Amino acid sequence: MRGRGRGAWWQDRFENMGARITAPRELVIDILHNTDDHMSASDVYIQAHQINPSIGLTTVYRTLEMLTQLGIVQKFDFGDGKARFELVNNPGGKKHHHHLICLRCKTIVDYSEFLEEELEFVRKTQNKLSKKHNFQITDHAISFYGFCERCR
Amino acid sequence: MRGRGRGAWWQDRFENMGARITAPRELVIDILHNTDDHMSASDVYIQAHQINPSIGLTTVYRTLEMLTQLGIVQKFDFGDGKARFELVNNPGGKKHHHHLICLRCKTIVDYSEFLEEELEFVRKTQNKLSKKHNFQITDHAISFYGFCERCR
DNA sequence: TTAGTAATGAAAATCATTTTCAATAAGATC
DNA sequence: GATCTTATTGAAAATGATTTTCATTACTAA
Ligand SMILES: [Mn+2]
Ligand SMILES: [Mn+2]
Ligand SMILES: [Zn+2]
Ligand SMILES: [Zn+2]
Repeated sequence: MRGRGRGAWWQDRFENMGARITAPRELVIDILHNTDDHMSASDVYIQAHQINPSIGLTTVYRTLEMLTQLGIVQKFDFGDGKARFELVNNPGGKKHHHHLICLRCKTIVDYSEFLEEELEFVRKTQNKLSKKHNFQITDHAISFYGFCERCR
Repeated sequence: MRGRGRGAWWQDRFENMGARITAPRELVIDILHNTDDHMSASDVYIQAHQINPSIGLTTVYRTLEMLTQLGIVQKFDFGDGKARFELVNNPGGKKHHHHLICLRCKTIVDYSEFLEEELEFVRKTQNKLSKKHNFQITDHAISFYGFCERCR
């Protein structure tokens, strides 16, 4: 499951932008592909570096930023001081989901058993906002905050 | 409108926690109260410092963190490298709202003309999650990401 | 090849946020 | 009021994530 197969969905977006598909970039995507965690840049770097020690942390940062702009990964701030990343479409992995976040210990709960209302609302709102503010909306995030069992 | 009147809604929360209502803390809240911006810690500090030069940046950070825990302010990361804060209940100011964020220039659009579906969905989801994961949910955030007119 | 440009990594620089620590203010107790 | 105890505060130093710089290397296209 680790190989990329010459036609992964994200490769098109690269080429559309004249961005090259390089080893470091593939590796970063691959690592995100093979995890269910919310990884920080240095989490990714540590794994990448084990596989290919020639990769630099700077490149990981740059790649992550680029992937975010391309809409291939989503960047989150859960309040622990470092940005965290997730692949947006992760076939075989986690689907689109939202978050429940403990304000104290920063525990993150993913949830994706969406209610009918949730899907409906996202669709409509996206539509409305996109027209009204002339935005090209590419993604959304919904988070609930509070205190987990242990922290309340 | 600037005075706090001996019974502002947030004062109770302070006392419930044995936290003292001090001049620096009042000032921070007051500043947030009187703006419609998404202020960073140093934005707040600059204003606070003009009014009362004895206040330190550290205290602003500490106060903002505390207010976040108390649910009096909400902390956001819009992707420009610094946290931004908004009063949750701002009588006479902005009501509860959600955000539309440009991934490139970081422009933020507030919106609050909620759809029926939105209110309904938030209520139900919060309820469901709170039970299922034994969380005490105190707040939520909904953000749409994309590219504004100028950046697409 | 050759020229032109994108991508990369190491090291240095930034800069928001946190930690330390000594001084001060506020509350409670007598 | 005098005294004890603890919360709060601010300055300075430390931290740590992210960015910049810059020289080198890898591609691509002609
Ligand atoms: Mn997640
Ligand atoms: Mn806002
Ligand atoms: Zn917790
Ligand atoms: Zn923009």
